Amino acid sequence: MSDLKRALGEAVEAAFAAVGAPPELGRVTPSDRPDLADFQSNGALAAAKRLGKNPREIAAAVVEALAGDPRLSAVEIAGPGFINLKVADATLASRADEVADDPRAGAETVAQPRRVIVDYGGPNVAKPMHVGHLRASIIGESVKRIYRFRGDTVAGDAHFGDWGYQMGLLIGAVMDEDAEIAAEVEALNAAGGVDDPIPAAFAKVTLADLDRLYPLAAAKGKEDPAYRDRARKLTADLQGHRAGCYILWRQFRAVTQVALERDFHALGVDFDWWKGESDVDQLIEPMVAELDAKGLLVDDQGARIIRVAREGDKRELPPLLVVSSEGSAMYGTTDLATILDRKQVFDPDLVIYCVDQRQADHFEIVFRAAYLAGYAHEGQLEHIGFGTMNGTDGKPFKTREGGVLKLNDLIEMARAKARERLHEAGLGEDLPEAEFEDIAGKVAVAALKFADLSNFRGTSYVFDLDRFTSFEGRTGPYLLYQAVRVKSLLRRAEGEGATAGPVIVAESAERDLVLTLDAFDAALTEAYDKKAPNALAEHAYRLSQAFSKFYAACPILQAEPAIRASRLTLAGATLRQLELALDLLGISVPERM
RNA sequence: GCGCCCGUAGCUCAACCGGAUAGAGCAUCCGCCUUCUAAGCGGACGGUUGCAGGUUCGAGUCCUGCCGGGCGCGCCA
Repeated sequence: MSDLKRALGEAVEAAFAAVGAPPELGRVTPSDRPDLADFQSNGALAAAKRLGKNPREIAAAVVEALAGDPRLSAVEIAGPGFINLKVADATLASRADEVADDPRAGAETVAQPRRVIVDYGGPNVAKPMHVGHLRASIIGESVKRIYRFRGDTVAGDAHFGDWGYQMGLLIGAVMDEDAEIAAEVEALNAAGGVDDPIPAAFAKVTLADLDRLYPLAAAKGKEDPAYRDRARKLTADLQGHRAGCYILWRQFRAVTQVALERDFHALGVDFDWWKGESDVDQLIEPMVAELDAKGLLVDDQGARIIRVAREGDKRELPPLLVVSSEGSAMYGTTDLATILDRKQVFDPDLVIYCVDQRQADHFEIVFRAAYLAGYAHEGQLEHIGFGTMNGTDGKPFKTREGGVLKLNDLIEMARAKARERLHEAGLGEDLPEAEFEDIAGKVAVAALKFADLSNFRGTSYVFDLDRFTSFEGRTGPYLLYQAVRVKSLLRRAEGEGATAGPVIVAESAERDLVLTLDAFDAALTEAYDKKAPNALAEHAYRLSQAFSKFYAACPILQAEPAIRASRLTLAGATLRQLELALDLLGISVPERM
C-alpha cells in the first residue's frame, strides 16, 4: 500500500527512464496549482538541461508514455515543461477506502527498523523545571513517538542532571540551615551505608527548600572561595559514596522526581528511562584510563583534554575537557561516558539529543571525541537543536517580574486560560466537574504543544498564551474542536443506525479531503527524516481544514444512503488520521467539548 | 574578533533535492446559522521575500559582500 504521490512517482519515473532521462527526475509532488492538477512533475526541465534537449519535447514523450494509465484522468504539459497529473475520481475513492481500512491511516513503516535513543527533557535535581524545559520535552516527546510509530525500537531518556557541583552546593546549604540534618549527615558519613533508609531528619527536605536554597548557594559559591571549596569537597564526598551525603542526595532526587513526574505528566510526556549523570559515575574512571591508553588525552594547562579540531574546520573548535585541573569530571566527560554506557546497554543505531541549539558546539565536541574513542561512528549521534521561547518583546521569556517562569506555573496559566475560554464559549457547562477539568487540561496542553510544534524547531518563537489558546485559526484548540466535531457526528450517525460504506468521490471538497488524507505518509516521513514535527503539525492542520470545508459543503446524515455511507467513511478516516497525527505530536483529544 | 542561526503581508509563521500566480492564521472589512458542534465556512484587503551584486532558461531557496537581530566561543551545565 502506497500513497498516490509515491505510486504516481513510480509511474512517472518509469516514463522518464523510457525516454532516456534519469528516472529520479520523475519525482512527483503535490501540485502548486490545485486549480490545474492534483500532482505535478518538474523533472522534464532538469532532464532537458542534462540531456541538452527541449523540455517540452521530453515532457511530451513522458505524457505519451503515461497516457494509458487508468489512474489518471488527465496528463498535460504546462508552461515551460511542467507535467500536470489529475487523478481519476475512482482512484481517489479506492485510495480513500484503503486509508479508511488501515489502522495506521495510510502511514507506512520504515523498511529497516533501527534502535534509537531520544535524549530529551533534561531535568535537573533540585531545580524545578522552567519554560526552558518546555521545548525540549515537547519536541523530544514528539520525535520519540514519530520514530516509534515508524517502526523503530525507541527509548526515551530524561537524562537527569543529578551529579554535579550543584549537588555539593545543596548538601552544604541544607546542612547549614538545619543542624539536625548536619549532625545526621556526619553520623552517617561515619557509620552508615548508602542503601540505608532515608532518616526522618532528611525526609523533611522539600523541593521548595531546594528551590529556595539553590540560587543563594550558587551565588555564594561564586563570591566566596571557601564556600565553593567546601561545596566541591561535598560533591567529591557524594561522588565517593560517603553515606551521609549520598543518602541526603537520594532524598533530593526523590522529592525532585515527584515534582518532575507531575509536570511531565501534565504535559503528556513520559520516559522509558530516568537515567542520570549518576548512573555513569562508575564508568568515568575506567573510561579516562582507556582514553589515556588510546593516547587521546593531552595535558594542557593542568587539565586533561581531547583535541577534536579537524583539518578544514572554519574555526578552531575547543577541545573536550575530560578531567579538570582539579581532577574532576566535567559535563562533557559525563556525556561521553553516557555514550559509552548506551553503547553497552542498548547498542543504538542512532542517538538523538533534543537540546537547546546553544549547546551545538558542546555536542559537536563530545561527538567528535566519541568518534575518536570508538564509542560511536560518524553520524550515529545527532543533536537536534531548538530555538528559544521568547516573550512578546522578542526576548527570552521571563515573568513580569523578570524571573524565570516555572513550568508548573506555565501549565497552570494555560489551564486557567483554557477554562476561561471554555466558559466564554458556553461550553461544557453541563458536564461533570471532573470531565470539564479533563477537557480544560487537554485544551491547555494542545494549545501549548501545537503552538510549539507548528514552528520549525530550529527557530525561536514568540510565546503568546492568548494567541495559543484562541479557539480560532491555526491553534491546538481548533484541532481538538475539529476532531470532537467528527466524534459527535459519528455518535449521531450510530444513533441513527447509519453505517459507513465505500467512498464515492464527486464534490471538490471530497477530492480535496481525500488528497489530504493521502498526504499523511509524506508528512510523517518528512517529520521523521528531518526530526521536525512541524511537518506533521502542518498536516494535522491541513486535514482539519479540509475536513471543515467538506463538513460545510457536504451534508452527511441527510444525504442519500450511498452518499451518506461514503461520507461517513471519509469522516471516520479523517478522525482516525487526525487523532493519530495529534497523538504523534503528544496531543490527546477529548470525547466532547 | 571568529563561528553558527535568522531576516518573507501590520503581527505570528509556511513554502517538499532551484520551477508556474510566494501560501496560512491573526488583525481589518463583506457575506453565510428553520440543516450534522458558527470554537465553523466563503470572499476582500494586504508582498521590491533586509540591501546590493552574481550563477541559471528560471532564485525566498545556491554563491559573494553589506546592513540588522539572536546565540556560542575550555576548567558551570
